Amino acid sequence: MPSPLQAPSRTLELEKFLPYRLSVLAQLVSESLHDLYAGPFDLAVTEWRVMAALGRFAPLTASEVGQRIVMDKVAVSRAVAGLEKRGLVERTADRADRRRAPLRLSARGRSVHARIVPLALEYEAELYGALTPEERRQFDALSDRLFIHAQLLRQNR
Amino acid sequence: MPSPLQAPSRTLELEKFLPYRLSVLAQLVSESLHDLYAGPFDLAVTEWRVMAALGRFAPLTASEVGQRIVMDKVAVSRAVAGLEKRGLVERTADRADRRRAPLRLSARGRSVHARIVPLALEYEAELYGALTPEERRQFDALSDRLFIHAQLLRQNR
DNA sequence: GCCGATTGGTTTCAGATGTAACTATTATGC
DNA sequence: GCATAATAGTTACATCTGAAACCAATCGGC
Repeated sequence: MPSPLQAPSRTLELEKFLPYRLSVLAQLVSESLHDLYAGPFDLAVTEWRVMAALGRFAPLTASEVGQRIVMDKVAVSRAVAGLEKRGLVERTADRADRRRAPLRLSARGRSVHARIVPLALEYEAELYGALTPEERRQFDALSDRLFIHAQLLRQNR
Repeated sequence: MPSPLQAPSRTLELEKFLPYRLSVLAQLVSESLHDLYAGPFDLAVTEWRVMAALGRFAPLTASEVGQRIVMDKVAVSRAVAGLEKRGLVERTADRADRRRAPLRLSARGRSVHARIVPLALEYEAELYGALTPEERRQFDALSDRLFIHAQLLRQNR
């Protein structure tokens, strides 16, 4: 007969439930970071992510951006439209394949990018201040494994 | 003079950036779970969370629900409206304070709740399958500390 | 008791997001 | 070469979300 200690919990305590906890943590962190750059630069989260991708890997087409930052092409298209309107991103022409529109940061875009990166890294460093360097490595490794595993679970449905 | 090893990274690699990683992980997990109960029960994430809160702590008023599950009152109001329309949640009257509307699951609501809980716990268990029991405890503890710390950082602005 | 402030909750409006349809261009099979 | 399929990206529509305005009921000071 199963001992009570072995029986899995049949009640769901939301505040201990992993999917819920991840969601609340991620949202708090994302909003906190957004507060830092939204005021001075008036960027949406999606827009900032596109800029971050282009800041590192330009030129990229819209769909390449999407692959890098896990954003669907519609979201990328809209973010790019906003960034282009404000002169932060430039669209170039690919003469070999005219469907594609390689993107890169404009001079202004690079300037904004260069000012946000330190803000973002500083916030991340403050956040990691909750953990020792060793714990930080642990957390990174464990969350990575959760992510890989979640992807596997999702595929096998 | 600072050694290169001590210098903090001045480039932002999105795929290693904690806020970004948390966001992508949380979204993947949340969507995977949603897939499990959305098909059979047609519940939005917010609706399921309200049901989970009421399943454990009913009766609760709308604002008490909001406090427990970190959802603003507008979102709670809308989720409750949808649940009530489908007969999953009942609104009772508080005769001492007629502004308040204590909520509880209906019989149907309890039945749906009782069928979703095992699905959710099973998914969580599969997800935790990526980690050993010891690692799982570590991850829970570390993510908790990140959360507390993120809240502190946010207040001190 | 009465008036202004507070609280519980809903509605409204504007912006964000996802799905599907659409346009334009390039690749493929025959 | 031409018809069909596939790909890059945008547009349209329907839904979701958040902020602020709003209504109703209660509290607090006097």
